Amino acid sequence: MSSEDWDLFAVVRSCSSSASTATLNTTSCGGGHEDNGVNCKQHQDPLPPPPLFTHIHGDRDRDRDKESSSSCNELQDSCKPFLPVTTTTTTTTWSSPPPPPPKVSSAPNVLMKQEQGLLESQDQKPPLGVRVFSPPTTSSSSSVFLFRGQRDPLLQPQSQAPLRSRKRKNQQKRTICHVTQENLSSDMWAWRKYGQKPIKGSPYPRNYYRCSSSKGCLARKQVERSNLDPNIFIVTYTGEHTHPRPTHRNSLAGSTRNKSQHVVNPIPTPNPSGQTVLRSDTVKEENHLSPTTPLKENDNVQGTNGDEDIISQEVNMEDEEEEDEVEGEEDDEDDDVNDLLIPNYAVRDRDNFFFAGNFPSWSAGSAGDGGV
DNA sequence: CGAATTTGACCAGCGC
DNA sequence: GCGCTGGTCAAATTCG
Repeated sequence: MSSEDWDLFAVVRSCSSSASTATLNTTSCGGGHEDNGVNCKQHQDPLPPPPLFTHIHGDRDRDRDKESSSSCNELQDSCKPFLPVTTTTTTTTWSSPPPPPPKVSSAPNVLMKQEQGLLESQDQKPPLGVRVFSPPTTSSSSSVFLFRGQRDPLLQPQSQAPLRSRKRKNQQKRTICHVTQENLSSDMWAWRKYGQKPIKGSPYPRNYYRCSSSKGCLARKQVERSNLDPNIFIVTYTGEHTHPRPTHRNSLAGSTRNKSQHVVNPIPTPNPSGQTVLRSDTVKEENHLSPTTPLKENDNVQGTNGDEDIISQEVNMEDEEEEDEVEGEEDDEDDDVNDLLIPNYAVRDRDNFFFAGNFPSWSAGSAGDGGV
């Protein structure tokens, strides 16, 4: 499949994270809550403030929203600005205790919003290009999350335990970031794709990645395209990294295959530069569902402006412990951020590269059961 | 040849 | 209790 592109970028290999600049109000989401280099922002919904925050497709999304509401703090922590941002106005709203002073705010299109179901953000205006769904709100149960990376004792990697860890989303702590394509690859961690599944209610499949920086790392990442705004990707991080954050992009990070070579159907894809690039799908692709390609045809929604907006939300499910951790992470993150000195240009190149023709396609029904 | 990706199958959580 | 859906595994495939 052309997943290549998608994968590439999705894979997230984190590129850069770089970005150095942090954003003010933004929090960077880190994978696993450590920063992934993605700027997370609380999300702003372009739409009128729904009762819940972001609903991105699917029940689960709903859950997320709910979940997120509780975790403002973490959000803050988790999401720190990373991407190079230019200028922008960020609207940030904190539901709970106001987050620490924004670090830097230079993130241009990055908007942060904490997703809290309840919060505030009603005033917030959605970033351009970012749309939020307002799905039917269902209520879900609030759950308690296991915490970052925390896994069920029983659920250990197969190698260790027979049982797989399948904690439901609700139960795990998750950090959700909304990022633009460009920013997708901005995190330092190396991610390896291990699955893809079509998600009910969403035209786009969800890709599952696990941290490949370290073998036992429990950090996971899910990337899916927003149906509302194809330009926006919803990145959900779960689990914690069990290893130090790479100072530079992981060597593996750059190892993602570049599959863009076989192109079957070029699809115009806007690249970071704003240029439209033809995307190639790989030969295999029959499904070709790249982030750009919806499982269902619904693409009219072409993205918006391609602004690089990143919105992140951290969903936490509470717990002081978590908070504590978060704080710790924060420090970490800060450090990390500092550590991340990757030149923006580097990132940009990469991004361009990725987006420019390598957008992996999502295949529908791919992972697993054929999908749902 | 090693590593990453793809994708079908398995299985657990969740809602009804 | 059942069915649906999502998350993960792992074999096969692809690529560098």
